[in-house]
Amino acid sequence: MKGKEYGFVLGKFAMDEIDKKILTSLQNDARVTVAHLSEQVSLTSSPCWRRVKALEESGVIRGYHAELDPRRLGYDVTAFVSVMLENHRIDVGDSFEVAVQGIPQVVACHNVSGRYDFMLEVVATDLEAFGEFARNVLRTLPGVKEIYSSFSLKSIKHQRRLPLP
Amino acid sequence: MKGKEYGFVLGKFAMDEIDKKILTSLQNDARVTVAHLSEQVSLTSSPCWRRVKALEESGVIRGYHAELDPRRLGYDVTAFVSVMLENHRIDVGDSFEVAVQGIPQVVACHNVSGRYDFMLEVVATDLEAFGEFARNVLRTLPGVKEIYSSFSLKSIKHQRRLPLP
DNA sequence: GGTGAAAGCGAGGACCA
DNA sequence: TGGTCCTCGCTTTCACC
Repeated sequence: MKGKEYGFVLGKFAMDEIDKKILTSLQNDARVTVAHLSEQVSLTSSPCWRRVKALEESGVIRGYHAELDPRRLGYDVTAFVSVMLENHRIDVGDSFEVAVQGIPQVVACHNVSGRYDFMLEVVATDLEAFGEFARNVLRTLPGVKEIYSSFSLKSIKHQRRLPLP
Repeated sequence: MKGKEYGFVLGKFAMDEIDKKILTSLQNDARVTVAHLSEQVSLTSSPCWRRVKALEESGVIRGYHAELDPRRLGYDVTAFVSVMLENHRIDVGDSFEVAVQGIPQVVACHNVSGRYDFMLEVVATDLEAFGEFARNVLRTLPGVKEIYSSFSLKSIKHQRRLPLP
């Protein structure tokens, strides 16, 4: 944690404009060199490198990941699956969460408010494979009462860049 | 595009086990060095480097991005917003899509099947800010008839790793 | 497709202002 | 905090298998 005197306090990390620029760059391209990054933010590479490390250690940066193209990997189907559990006992929710963690086709999962309890994002090679997956895997997960599937017809925006105001 | 004689044809790219291992590593950590990557896949760094470049150029790897922690950036609210348009004329859908692209709070958006037309993932500093955003931005987008918001209470899985079978 | 070597550059640390 | 310098290791490319 840094002890800057200036800069916005966003959440738990005191960030200035330079940090925001760094984060913007790293969201766009996680493999930029510190040398290039330091040019963009008008610093020399050492302080720039130290800021990156501080952002990593503070947890602002959770990690760096390659973004793959699902279709080129053979995943022609992306589905958003809303799941309703039978009851709201803690252990039912917990075992559902644990089970979901272990299913690679589920690429994202949130516990949500509203009519359903969980929102899953699922990939599958095709509709048939998704159907089997829904029937044989999702519906058999602990406590599942109802599921509603909605298919992605087109991905309008998939870069998950957080805005840095 | 490579012309390998063996390996699975997944989608449009002929991949072998080594490519899959490379992609798995890069999904986990986009900043691994080629030197380290080549150790993991039992190659020397040159062919490993060429494979990575081929995967990038073929479009299997779309990019490398830093994953940031929304809460540490002050985004305490993540919402899934389902949007229904007034009609299904192409131009209405198109202008909605264009509008959405320009809104940084919308971190992801899909055109979907089912009761609603679009599924958005939105970040906001708090519920009040989200409410204002929904009222002043989302509801005023071209052609919007109805929106339904569901809030993420807990992120169960956010690493968006695609499985490499 | 793979290997090994070589040049050049960046990461990361020590130290000063 | 930012800047300079320095060194080791990696990246990248080459010629060759």
